[in-house]
Amino acid sequence: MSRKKNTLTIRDVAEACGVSVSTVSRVLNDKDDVATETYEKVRRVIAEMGYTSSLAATSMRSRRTNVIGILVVDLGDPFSLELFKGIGTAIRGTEYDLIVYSGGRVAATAESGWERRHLSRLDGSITDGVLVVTPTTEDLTAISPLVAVDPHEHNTLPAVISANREGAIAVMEYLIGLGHRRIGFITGRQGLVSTSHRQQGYIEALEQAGLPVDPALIQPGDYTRETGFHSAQHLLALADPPTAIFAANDQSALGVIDAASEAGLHIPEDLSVVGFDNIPQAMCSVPGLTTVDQSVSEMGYVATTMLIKLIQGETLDEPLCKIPTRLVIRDSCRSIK
Amino acid sequence: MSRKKNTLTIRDVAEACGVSVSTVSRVLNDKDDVATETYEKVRRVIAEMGYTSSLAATSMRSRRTNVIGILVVDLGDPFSLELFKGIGTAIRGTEYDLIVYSGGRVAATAESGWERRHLSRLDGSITDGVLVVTPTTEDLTAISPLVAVDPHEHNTLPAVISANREGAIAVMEYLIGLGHRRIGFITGRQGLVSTSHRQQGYIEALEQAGLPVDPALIQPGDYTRETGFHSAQHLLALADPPTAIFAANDQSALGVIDAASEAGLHIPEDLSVVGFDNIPQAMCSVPGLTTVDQSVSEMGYVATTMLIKLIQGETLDEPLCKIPTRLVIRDSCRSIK
DNA sequence: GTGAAAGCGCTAACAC
DNA sequence: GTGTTAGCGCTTTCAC
Repeated sequence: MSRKKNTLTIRDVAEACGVSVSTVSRVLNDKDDVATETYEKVRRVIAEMGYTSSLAATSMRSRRTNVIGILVVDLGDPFSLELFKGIGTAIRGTEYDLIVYSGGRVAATAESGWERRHLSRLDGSITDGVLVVTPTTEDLTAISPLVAVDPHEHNTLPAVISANREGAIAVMEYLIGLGHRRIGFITGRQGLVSTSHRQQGYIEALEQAGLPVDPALIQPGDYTRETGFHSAQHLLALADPPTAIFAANDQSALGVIDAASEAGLHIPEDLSVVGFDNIPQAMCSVPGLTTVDQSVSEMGYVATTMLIKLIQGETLDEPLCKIPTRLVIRDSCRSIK
Repeated sequence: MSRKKNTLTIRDVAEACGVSVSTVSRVLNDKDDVATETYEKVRRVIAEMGYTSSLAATSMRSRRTNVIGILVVDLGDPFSLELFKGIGTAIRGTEYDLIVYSGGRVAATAESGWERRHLSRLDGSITDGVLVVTPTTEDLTAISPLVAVDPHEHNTLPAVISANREGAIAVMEYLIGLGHRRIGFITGRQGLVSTSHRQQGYIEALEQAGLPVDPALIQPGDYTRETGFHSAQHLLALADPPTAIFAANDQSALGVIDAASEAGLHIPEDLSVVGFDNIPQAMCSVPGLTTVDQSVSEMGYVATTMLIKLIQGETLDEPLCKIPTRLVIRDSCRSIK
């Protein structure tokens, strides 16, 4: 019927107050050159009308929106969800709002830099700064501050990572200490720094212990249960199969357990299984599994803190922040001494 | 040095192509009145430059953004997180992107309709439609489609709810069947439809069984562990304490267990405890607890599906969608027959 | 202290 | 088919 949009605009407020839009804008942004009287009147009318400025319009015109963006491939992915907890905590009580941006069309964008697409949609307009979760591209240029969580291998951006290498070494020292000599490894998703650091730790620990690095024992993974399953089947089918398998994350570890149980093996009696874990105690209901707790929510917390610092013009004393991991042993792995 | 913002705009693309901005805009929006030749050239340049239109600008000018908004009080809240799983699944493979909007300043906004503020920031500009999670205000007017998840009591909007009443009745029938006559109840957060429906089920089941409804047995809760703890202490300190406590959600149930263990009671031997649960199996590691699984992620899935229908102009056959719940008994509650 | 006017990046008439 | 032009709602000079 009417072509009028029933959204309240700054004009509506201005007219209701009998002042100009610029005055209302000044009030909105708490500029100090507004008469107290005018200021209060405008504030009152704003409250009465329930007006809120449109994010889109504000974004276009001003540099500052007080909104932090979080870019994730897939809302609902356990890693992201755990991260949100820490991010939520970090944001609570600050003046920032939060926007999590995630795309449908995963298939279409998965390979071709979703983060770049998403970034350019938000950066420089809607958000004051951006947190990118597990980006797969190495070159991400933003005009506003950016912090990466578990970034690409060749990352040069401010970032937060887990102590992946150290965690992997702890796992290996534990297994080697129990007498294991042939330890299988299932890698993470290619391109991520977490993946290469974990593998590095695996190899370093072997070398440190004077054990051979057998390429056949290193199978590719991508942080999914299915791939973990197939890689584990591969490992278990070897002529000289490993006595322990170290999976780069919780999902792959579950895949390993699937494969083991299909092969009639019991955990941890017949096969020792260790996996990195995104969520504290998420894997505690899986009997026999040993895990490395990554404190993912802390990564989220720290990353957000870093980003806020950057947005506020401060410099980071340490652009690459490493969050400690912790080996969690519930049922001890098999000793084969 | 330069005052130029290094963001790529539609103008840059237009100049690089030697066409006007409107032509580029037409290509971007796949209008059919562009010469194939021009179309392809522009597409190629766009791909080469890695241009993506700014969400803010697009939002301001056009009705359609292909973005769905999700409004939550607090990112990181377990209910929201579980919801995200379903939403993520629903969105996957569609043409829609997702924006989750959440505010810092919770304290400031908690009482005074955060959802209205957030809504007006996004609605009518950035998003094509919005999902509001547990709104506390009854009147939410949006110019674009809106679906509420676990809405306010006096809700008239399209919404998704759990079968709260039925779930509560199932709990009560189970407990009454075991011989319980005095069953405590800890309510949910006031104002939500889930809260009143659960309480309704509690009362109905008592009446159905011909048992008295003792107001002293109904204690207020707000879905937090702390309040659950205090309310449970209250119940346990009664002259004639309940033999079973039914808590309106998982957190309150944990509070009940805290109170019970502080009172030296064992679950379920000394006290039967049942709680609604947001996350499948989240409470499975809590021994003795019986839960009602709410299928929260399914709520997210269904709500998203409904919203997409609305955005696409379809009408819903059922504006209020009720998701079944399921009583999950691990350790049987105490029988006091 | 306040208003008028320009313009952010984009889309949608309307010309040609 | 394509360019020109007028805004969307807001912030920000620059006058007064």
